[in-house]
Amino acid sequence: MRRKEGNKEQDIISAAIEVFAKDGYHEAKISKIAELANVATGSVYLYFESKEVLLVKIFSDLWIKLISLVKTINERDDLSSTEKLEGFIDTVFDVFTANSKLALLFVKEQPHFLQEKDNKLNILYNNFLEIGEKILDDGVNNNSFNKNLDKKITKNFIYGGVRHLLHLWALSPDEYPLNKVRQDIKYIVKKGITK
Amino acid sequence: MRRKEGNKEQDIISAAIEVFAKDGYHEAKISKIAELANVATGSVYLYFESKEVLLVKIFSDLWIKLISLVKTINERDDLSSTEKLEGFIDTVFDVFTANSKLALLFVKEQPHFLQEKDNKLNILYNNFLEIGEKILDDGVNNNSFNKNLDKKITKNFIYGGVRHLLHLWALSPDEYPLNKVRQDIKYIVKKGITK
DNA sequence: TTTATTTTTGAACCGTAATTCATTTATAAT
DNA sequence: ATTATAAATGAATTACGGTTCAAAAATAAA
Repeated sequence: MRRKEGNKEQDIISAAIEVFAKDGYHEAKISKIAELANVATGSVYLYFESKEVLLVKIFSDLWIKLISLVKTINERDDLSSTEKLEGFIDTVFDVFTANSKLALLFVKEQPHFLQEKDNKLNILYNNFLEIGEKILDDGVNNNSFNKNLDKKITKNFIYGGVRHLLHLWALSPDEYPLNKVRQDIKYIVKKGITK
Repeated sequence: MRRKEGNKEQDIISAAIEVFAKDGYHEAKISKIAELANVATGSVYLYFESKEVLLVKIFSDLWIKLISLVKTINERDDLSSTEKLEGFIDTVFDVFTANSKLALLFVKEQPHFLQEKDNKLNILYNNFLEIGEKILDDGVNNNSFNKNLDKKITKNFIYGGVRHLLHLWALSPDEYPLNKVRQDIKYIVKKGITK
């Protein structure tokens, strides 16, 4: 018997993130991913049944990680609502800061998934947003946040703004220093929604 | 001689907006666009030299319209900085409210263009954002807006938030009534950035 | 009516790249 | 060593859909 050497699956995933991010999912070629991962074209299919499955794997890993992180924050009872909200925003920045290619891929391709309500990715994505909404909810209930703002709208406004800035940062890190970006966003959000 | 009947070019554009919005640019088929426009597949190529040119035409028409509208607002000297900013946001909502398919197309495909800095579309897009930045600039200078916020960041945060909510609205208009969306966004922005 | 010219058609063409699979390679077991 | 089996290869296959183009249709001019 022969056993697998190295971690080809991970190599392929990393390569795919890079190529998908640069070229966009549809223009990305499996052969290029394989080359970057140092495997043969056909090997990609030993680990992923199709190009699409590979993309979905990347996204679902990402969501699972994000969900776990923000869940932890939300469960901490030493944090105020405002601090939880800041922590939520920080988490997103932290995860993507660690991998700008993933950030790029995320902003470019995620919009295409929002359409079909009940695919795996949308379910995860909604789990994630629900936690954000819970934080906003509690903040309203304990009188920290403004009651008159719709929570779904507020949460998605923040989400969209954060996502767009991550995109710009991923394209030109120097023009959008993440520290300043985070700081400004948190300032606007806090000032904009607290009473 | 034979003369053209109807306005096939416009029919094709409208059909393309719809099909691109629903299926995404890459999955959209010329044959489907042609069918929806009531022309033969080949006819699309009498009006547009390629699928990509057709997409670019749609986007550039959109940007040209938006630029003209926000320019007008910015030139009015009876408006305060805050009112101009509100007017800017309103303009975007107005244009997309009139055509939710276009909104959907815009949010799905625009991210793919940001990469290549100097294509036609990015130049238009930057013209548009520059006007937004000018409004923010003036607001800072006349002491309406907070000096400590970076203008590029602020403008893009707002832009991203607005875009994402337009996306959600285009997918489920009932869940995201645009009036409430506009109202909340303008509230957060005003409160978030004014001194 | 006939002819010339422009518009339109849609099936065939063709390039591309995802996917497959016969073959080769590497290792574990005997 | 030899064999069996799993892993890996990459050229061949195949599907797909954008684009082309020869033929048809429509109208204006003669």
